[in-house]
Amino acid sequence: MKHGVSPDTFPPRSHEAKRVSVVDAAASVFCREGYAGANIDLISAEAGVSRQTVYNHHGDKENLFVAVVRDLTERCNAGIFATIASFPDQPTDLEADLIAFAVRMNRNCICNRDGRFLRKLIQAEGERYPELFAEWREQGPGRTWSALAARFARLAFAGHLSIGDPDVAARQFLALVNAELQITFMLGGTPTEEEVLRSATNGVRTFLSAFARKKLPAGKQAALVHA
Amino acid sequence: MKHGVSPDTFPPRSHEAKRVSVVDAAASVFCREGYAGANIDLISAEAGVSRQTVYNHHGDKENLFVAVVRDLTERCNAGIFATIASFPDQPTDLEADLIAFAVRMNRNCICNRDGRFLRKLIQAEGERYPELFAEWREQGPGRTWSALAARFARLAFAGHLSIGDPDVAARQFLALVNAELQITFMLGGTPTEEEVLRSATNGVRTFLSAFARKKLPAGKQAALVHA
DNA sequence: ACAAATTTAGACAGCCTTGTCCAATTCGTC
DNA sequence: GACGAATTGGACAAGGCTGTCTAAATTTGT
Repeated sequence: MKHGVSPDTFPPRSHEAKRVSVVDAAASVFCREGYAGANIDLISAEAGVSRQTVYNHHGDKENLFVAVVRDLTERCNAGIFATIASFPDQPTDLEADLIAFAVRMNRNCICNRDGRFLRKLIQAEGERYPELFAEWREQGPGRTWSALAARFARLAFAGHLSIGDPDVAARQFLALVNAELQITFMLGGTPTEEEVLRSATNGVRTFLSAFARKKLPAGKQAALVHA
Repeated sequence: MKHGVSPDTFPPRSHEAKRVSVVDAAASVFCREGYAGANIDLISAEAGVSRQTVYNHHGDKENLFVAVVRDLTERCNAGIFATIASFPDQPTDLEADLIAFAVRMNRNCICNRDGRFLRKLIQAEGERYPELFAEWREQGPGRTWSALAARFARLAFAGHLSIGDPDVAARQFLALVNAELQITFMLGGTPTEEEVLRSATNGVRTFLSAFARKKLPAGKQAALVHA
């Protein structure tokens, strides 16, 4: 009874298959136990591989950790940009299209295994590896936000939205769409499909209430804060 | 050169003063190093106390950890409810009052030492202590949100806001007001006063754009999702 | 100033973990 | 089927950490 690992026997796998198997198991164990609490025996057991193989592939624990984070970062970024590519640039039903986009974003990038693991590792060990996570920060959130901001700017330009600062709008969009999932994330859980949909629906509706093109009641909200 | 500890000598302190000194140091070390990575020698050194004293007061490491979490939970909850008590029930300038409230909330509950530490411990070790964190969850976010929701409902009832579901509005308010601080939180940092103000300002403006009482352009947004 | 309680430093056993080494076995490939 | 590379399991030393114990020093209450 390890944890929730597959059966007790593993089919034979290639050299490269073992490498990814080790990295996957390591990601899981590092997340569950923390860097210091993760031990190589557990990782190798969970990967269905001998301890020596772990050392053969990755040298030492710190090296393995770095490999895990780079791997997760890469996969997460790929998922994020693939999803952003599906942004509704020419919406037919703006609300429905944005909700569907938000659900895709959540399911493919934020709630999935890689997203949850990467977030937890960053929060837990980010301060210990400044250069590693600075790298992530530039390639991940930095590009994500500006890519998303560009899409919202285009929607605004096309007359679908009324936006002051697209960067602010992009961050607020993500914050709103995840507003109801925070505690679940805190405890490392995975929200149900229904929770994701509800949070996205509520978030997008509020977002559109604020940013849908409309006559403003007073001269209010002329421009949002920039500096 | 330990970390950022006071001078190398400590003035004499009472029995009780040592207990809190130990808990404080333990909170800091648990956050920095994780539960498994935290060692009692480091905690006692940081508390300016001998290792044996730590054991005298708290028995063992796990006990100490629980004491730390309970302590942080208690202080955070106190801060949160004190701050919610200052909610602008009869606003003169709704936007300014809500911004000021959001800044207080951030500064006194979310960005301060206790808030950051508690969040990190929950994220890192929450799954390992289900009952402990279930307790926190009920007393903390559970009550926080419904208390805040009640305040927003009152504002809506008084005609200052147009809100569908006060619980959703309360969560979205917090999400919006923190939207720009997420990465800083991720890496365990403390946002500057200026960042807090900017995030609160942008968040409240968007919140009010969505929920300020106004004529709706179309028959849209009749009711927000509940279930 | 005295007695009790607390704190301290240090030593200590027991345990766990990392990382290395090695001989035997299995795997991929020709 | 045979060869070289990869994998395995097991043993191993070195080091770290927890938690206990002690005797001496210090603090606290009276």
